[in-house]
Amino acid sequence: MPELPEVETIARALQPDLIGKTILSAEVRWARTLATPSLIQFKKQIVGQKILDVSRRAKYLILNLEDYNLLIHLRMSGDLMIREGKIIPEKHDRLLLNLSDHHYLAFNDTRKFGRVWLTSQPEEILGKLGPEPFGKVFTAQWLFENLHARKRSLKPLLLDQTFIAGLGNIYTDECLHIANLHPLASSNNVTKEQAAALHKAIRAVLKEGIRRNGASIDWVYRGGEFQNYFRVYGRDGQPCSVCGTTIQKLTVGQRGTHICPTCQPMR
DNA sequence: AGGGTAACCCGGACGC
DNA sequence: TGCGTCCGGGTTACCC
Repeated sequence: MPELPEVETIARALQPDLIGKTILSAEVRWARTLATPSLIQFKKQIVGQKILDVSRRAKYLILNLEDYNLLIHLRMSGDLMIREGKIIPEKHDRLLLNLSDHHYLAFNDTRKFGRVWLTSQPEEILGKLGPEPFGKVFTAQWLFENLHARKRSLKPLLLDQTFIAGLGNIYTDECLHIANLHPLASSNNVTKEQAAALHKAIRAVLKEGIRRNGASIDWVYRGGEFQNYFRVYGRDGQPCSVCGTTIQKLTVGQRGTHICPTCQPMR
């Protein structure tokens, strides 16, 4: 489900339910959900930890505990929910954390791609990530310089979390359309003006996603409404809202990619 | 360095 | 209705 806006929405929603609560017990129902450490170590370390804060870095949710950070990556189909009362596992629940207020946190993940890390060294995992799209480092000038430092197709580069952190398939297609850039255009050929437009588009589309509480696609995720405002994503065969040209779907780096061939010429 | 591909998983959609 | 195939919000390893 989640790209940056969806993770941001989940983090905000969970804050009042988690901050200040203590983790009383943990139930792991799919062992591979734990990226680290071992099951025995995990339970030993997490039980008794109070949740001090809930935040986000790129697509990672961060539960700041007293002695550790619990990093949660939802990957394709993960979701987090608070449920009341005694633990009653539902289908696809992978990790359950019993809280001190008669609620529990359920990590539900149909496709089993999601992972959690319990670590006192979160930078080992988060340190490889590129800048936050809303952070100080990410300026139009930074983008221009770093696009030219590489020679890669724009879309795979924007999806590369070590280049810029937080964009996924949907928001990448959307921001390339807004910036009138073709996903296969080479990064080192982007002009200063195009880089500025792309920078603006990235921030605008992520902001819009957050404002609409993320996008709800297929059966995964709930609550968001950004899917009703997609410009190109999933709209192949329909007219471009800017120029009326039929939106096309192509494959770029194994990913379904949606463009308006008029607005995003390959030059 | 950059690209292509397969893999990890499951369920929904679609074609026959 | 049933069965086979394709598809995918993400990321990594590996190969050329």
